Amino acid sequence: MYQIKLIHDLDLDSTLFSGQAFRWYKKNEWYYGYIKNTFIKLRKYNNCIEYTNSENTKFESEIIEYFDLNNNYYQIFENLDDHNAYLAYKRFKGMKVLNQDPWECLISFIISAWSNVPKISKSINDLSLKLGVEKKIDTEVGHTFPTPGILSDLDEKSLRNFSLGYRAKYVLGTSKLLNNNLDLIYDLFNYNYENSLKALLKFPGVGDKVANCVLVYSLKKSYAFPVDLWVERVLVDDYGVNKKLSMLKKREWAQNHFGPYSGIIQHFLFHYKRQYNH
DNA sequence: CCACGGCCTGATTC
DNA sequence: AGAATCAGGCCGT
Repeated sequence: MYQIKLIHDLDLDSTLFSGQAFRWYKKNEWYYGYIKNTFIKLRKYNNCIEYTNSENTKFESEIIEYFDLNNNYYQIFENLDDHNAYLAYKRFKGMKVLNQDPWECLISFIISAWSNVPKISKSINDLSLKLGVEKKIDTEVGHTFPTPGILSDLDEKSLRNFSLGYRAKYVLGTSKLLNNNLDLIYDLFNYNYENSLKALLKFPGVGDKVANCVLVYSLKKSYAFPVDLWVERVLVDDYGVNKKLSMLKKREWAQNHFGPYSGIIQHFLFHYKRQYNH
């Protein structure tokens, strides 16, 4: 068991169960999930994260990166001068925007299109269970997310067995593009926002919303701003944005309004709206 | 560029 | 009951 001392607030519940990641679960006070291909178990204890993982390795820098622990969110919202956003921040203080693995993140959000969280989780977990590599922490068994090679060996019909519906061919198409060529997305770490957005839009099943999710939740593009149904409601209801504007225009309005940390602010607004404004 | 209809599926609603 | 409705959108026309 290892420990990491926390320098900023961290709230694991809102971070892991706010719809940005789909595979974490909680059992007897411990949270289980994956960082890249490592199965990991952790909890907050005093002012530390206590963790262990399937490889029995020290994993500190990976956890700090994954949970965005060095980023000072207070500063972001303090400098914003936006009452509504500040309320959302205060309500979910300690929520973090994760830095997930781009490959799993891309497939997850392709699957998320016009769906809901339980169904998305089920598909991704089923894919992993059937096609991933088994990992263990003590007696707890997990499975890594399948590689592009594994997924592209399937056909559309067998992918549909994972409740993917019409998204099956998008998952297959994207997997094929990335098979033996994962750099197509990992290289985007080095691209700017506009260029990585353009690159992501070339994958089947990826439109403006999904691409912006992948950019903010895995590729460290904090300017990205996914506009989904909930965020659209935020913009229209709470910021007076014209409902008739296209999604693209709404996104651009928001990025112009919220600035370089639009993506992080978006996640708080999204979660806040979902919790309180059904 | 923008508007519109179709689309898998499982849970919920009436 | 069994049919409508709804849910983190994308794609083709």
